[in-house]
Amino acid sequence: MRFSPSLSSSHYFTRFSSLSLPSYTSTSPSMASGSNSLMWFRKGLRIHDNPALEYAAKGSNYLYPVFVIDPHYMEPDPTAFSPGSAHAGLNRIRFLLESLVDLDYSLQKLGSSLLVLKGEPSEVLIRFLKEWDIRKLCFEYDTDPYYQALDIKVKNYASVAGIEIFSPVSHTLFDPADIIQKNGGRPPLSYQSFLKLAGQPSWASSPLSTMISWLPPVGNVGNCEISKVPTIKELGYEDIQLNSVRRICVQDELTLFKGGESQALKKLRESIKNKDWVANFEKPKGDPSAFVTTATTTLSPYLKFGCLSSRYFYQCIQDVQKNVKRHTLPPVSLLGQLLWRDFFYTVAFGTPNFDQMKGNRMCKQIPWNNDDELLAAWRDARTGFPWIDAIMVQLRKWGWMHHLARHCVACFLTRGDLFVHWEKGRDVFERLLIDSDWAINNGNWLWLSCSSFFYQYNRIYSPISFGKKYDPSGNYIRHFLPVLKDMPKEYIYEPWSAPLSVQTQAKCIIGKDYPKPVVSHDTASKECKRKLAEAYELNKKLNGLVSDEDLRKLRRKFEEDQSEESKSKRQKQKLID
DNA sequence: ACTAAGTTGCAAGT
DNA sequence: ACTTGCAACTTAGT
Repeated sequence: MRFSPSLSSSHYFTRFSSLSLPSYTSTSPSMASGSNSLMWFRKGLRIHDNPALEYAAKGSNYLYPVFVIDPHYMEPDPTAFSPGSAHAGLNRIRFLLESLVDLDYSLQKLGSSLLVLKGEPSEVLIRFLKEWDIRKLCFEYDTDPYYQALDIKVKNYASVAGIEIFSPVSHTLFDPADIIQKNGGRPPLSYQSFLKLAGQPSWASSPLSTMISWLPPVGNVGNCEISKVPTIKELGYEDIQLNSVRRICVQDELTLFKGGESQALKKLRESIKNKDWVANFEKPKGDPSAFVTTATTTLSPYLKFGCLSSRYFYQCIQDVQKNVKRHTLPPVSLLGQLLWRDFFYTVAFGTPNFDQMKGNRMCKQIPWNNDDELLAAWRDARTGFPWIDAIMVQLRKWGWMHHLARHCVACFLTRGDLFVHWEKGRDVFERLLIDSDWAINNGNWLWLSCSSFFYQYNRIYSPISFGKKYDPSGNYIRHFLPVLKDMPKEYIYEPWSAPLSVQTQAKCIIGKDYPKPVVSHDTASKECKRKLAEAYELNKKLNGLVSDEDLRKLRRKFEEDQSEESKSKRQKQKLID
């Protein structure tokens, strides 16, 4: 990789926000040059455009590059519904390990290496800050609540111990705290207002970061349990789990998401090679059913872990746009996608309880149902709607699917058909997506469930016709649901409507080889619209202050309505009989 | 009270 | 490929 060396990166040192914690800034007393530094990697698993690493290296005799294996994130959980830990599916854990191996390799080329530690990160960090007599602690600033809580502990210790802290904002294009401050202390709630506030990034036309050519050596680690990057097996995941994932994945499909900065940069270069494609990118026009070559860059997992700098990506796109006559604009353009990411980061950072319905001031209070069977059918790709199930299989196998495909299944689970709580779907995505990102994932579930941002609950993605528009012959379904591979295209989106002779011919009997639909889309979607109308009305009446009791009451009413309806249906049926 | 705008719905018409 | 009717939401701004 080649990056233009920057003469000064002083802007990193001044981009502190008054809204952030006091310890966000340096707390160092006078300190001698030539001391020990610790670079704590969490996200930002890269060498390029990594201001924390750059600063850690500067003027240090010894540099300890550390990654902490956090049991909260990495410990195997055999009770989870898919292989992996309590919070992460195996696909993402593997991606992370691959990224760490790549990072270690890059560090080694620079005369350093990655030290992998294990345990509760703040405890481990504090222990080694003492043990190695660290005078300078550097890590990328993180807005996720989990890291906010963790960082407070570490920062508190460090400031008491007189250790200098450098924690720059480099995961996003903008500092979410800056944007919130500009907006008078509240995050902007629409993309357009976000764009206006954000404007051009300060670094948009200046060289980003040094091409690091050398790092200080790793100091004496003493007799601490330092390990190399563990393998999946060493983390305690069984071969069977590994194999079961490998077996259902064609090799090419897996390597689509091999972790690491090297992969990220390689992919980035491939993506921007086609200048017309970059310039004319329109997200909603992409084909969600494309799986041989995907409709998007598929760089999201690399952005999630910071294997790719969003700012470097931004500059690369900008370069392409400068050299073409016309190009698309946000929200649909490729740059627009990066800005969406920042938008959600900003709203999430400025909204307490962003990841839940209760206590979330921007979330409509809706009496979603608690139907675990419907949830499981959706999660396990047996809703009986091939378009929905195929997407869920792609999620399980690849850990990635097209944005519009995500829309379809999220809408289906919540406001479209099943009326299951968006938090349940969020959890499934959070676990299975390689690119699952706390702010973006929650933001999109709020969006798709019409709980926030977007409120036109009449616009429901059809589980039958939406996919058909892109893929009339159902190749995507045939690929991910091989049981339907011989179903004629007339019936592939609604196999329950195929005559039994056709089902027999296709070797797929509905109700036996592939499930019957869990709901009728027509009735279910109408019911969902009605329920949302009532829930909206309640939110309006109570000015958003809907209590648990209010929700219980409305939920009971929905249940009564439903049993009332089925009763009258039965009576009508009797009359006909 | 009213208007305008809001990332990407569907079905039917041209 | 583009328009339209559908039934109609919210928030922000005047």
